[in-house]
Amino acid sequence: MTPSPRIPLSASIFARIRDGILGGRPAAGESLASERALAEELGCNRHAVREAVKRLQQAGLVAVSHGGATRVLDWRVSGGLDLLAQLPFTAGAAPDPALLRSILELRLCVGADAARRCAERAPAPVVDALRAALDTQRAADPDNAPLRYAQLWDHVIDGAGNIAYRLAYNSLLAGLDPDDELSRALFGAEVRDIEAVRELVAAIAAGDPDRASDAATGLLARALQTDKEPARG
Amino acid sequence: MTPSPRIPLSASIFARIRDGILGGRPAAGESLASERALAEELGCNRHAVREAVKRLQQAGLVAVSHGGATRVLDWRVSGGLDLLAQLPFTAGAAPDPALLRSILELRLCVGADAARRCAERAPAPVVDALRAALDTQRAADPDNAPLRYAQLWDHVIDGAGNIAYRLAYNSLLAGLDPDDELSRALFGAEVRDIEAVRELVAAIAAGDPDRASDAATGLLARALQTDKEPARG
DNA sequence: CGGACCCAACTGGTACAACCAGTTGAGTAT
DNA sequence: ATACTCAACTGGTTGTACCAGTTGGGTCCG
Repeated sequence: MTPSPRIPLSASIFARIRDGILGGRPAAGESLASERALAEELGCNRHAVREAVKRLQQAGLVAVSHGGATRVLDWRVSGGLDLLAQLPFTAGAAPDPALLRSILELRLCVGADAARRCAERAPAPVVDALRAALDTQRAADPDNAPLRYAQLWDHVIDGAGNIAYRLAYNSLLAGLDPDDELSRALFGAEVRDIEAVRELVAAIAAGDPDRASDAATGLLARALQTDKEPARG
Repeated sequence: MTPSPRIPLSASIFARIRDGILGGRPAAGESLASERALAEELGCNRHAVREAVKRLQQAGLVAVSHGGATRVLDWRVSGGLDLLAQLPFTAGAAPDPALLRSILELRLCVGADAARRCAERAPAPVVDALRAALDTQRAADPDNAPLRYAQLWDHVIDGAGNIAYRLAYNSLLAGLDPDDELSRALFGAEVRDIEAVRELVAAIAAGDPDRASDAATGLLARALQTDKEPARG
């Protein structure tokens, strides 16, 4: 009955090595321990280590070479945006302010431009979906508000007609839990400001890119201000 | 599988299944063939398939569940920006115009904002590095110009002091070969326009965010125009 | 007949053992 | 001092067996 809470062994190995690398334990340029050594050290089979290393490789954290040692790469150079969700962030402990600001700035940058592009093209189905989402958000109880707000942005991203924006948006959201306390603190203001959301939708429906961009910027910039002044009365 | 000399077997399996999924062969929601079936079908060992599936899982293309079948996900929903480099693009054949435009638009969006942020903070070492890169670019022979131009942008991204921008930039570049014919056609104009680059560097050095953003936009928008009018005499 | 239960046949997850195939570096022969 | 050789690494691949969940059909009971 209970949905399997069991995480695969290779996943925990991946997480362990990843955290070490992100923490600089095997520094960039150094060599990762051999698969056999890691397997023995962790008391598991080599295949589990291999699967984990394959994921590390894909994430751009290490470079493997047949016959030679697998070297640790500088993740700031070779890592992709998907690493954002991997960076120490989820645990309530110590959300790095610089990292948080980085994420929020990118969200602002991409979100505002997505709103602009969405207003430029403004496909009718998306406009309809936005209006519907807006109506449901206004009528919704506060508990579901974040979810509906997220769905609204989903439509904006789709309306931009840009697959790269969509994927970047996915990467940004991958590390965020909507029900997280931090998320509520950061995005609560924009979730509740229905009038600002209404202005965004209206701008997109009107096909006014500049207005849509401004509206989106106004909405998305709040989290950055919240970040600067976390608990101002 | 075909005896590929250099690339690991699991990599070719990964590529094969990935291409199938991106082509909709196992459509989203459907089940991927079992590991044992894939291993037999591809004439290889199950471990190789497992390593490939692990990568597919990390890329957000499939969801594996112990005991159940691994389901194919909608990559537009669950895929990260790293998928951009995986999308059928590198091969000279048929660079999807919409995909190309998506990439160039995101590059423009992030690049312009990175230039803005870089001008806002304008750390002295980065400004020095930018000036040095500019000088070397002016003196460089045309063959090395693209490389030096890319390094210049590297410094701009670093100067923005935003790790998310850096990772997004990495993801964008992952699928692009600087020496590719397509890249030359797209970016040749901005690489050669040293005066525009000079203006960008000057704006950043002056700590003028709006000016830097405008300069970056002017530079990066050219590829989009090139895209629209591929071969205008 | 309808529902709860059980079990066989899947699925992925892990393990051990062995071997192939490149790389590396110490040691040797020149 | 240089060039070559080769043993001892490294990752890459294979095979098999078993564990651990999920699923669906069949059975048994109400």
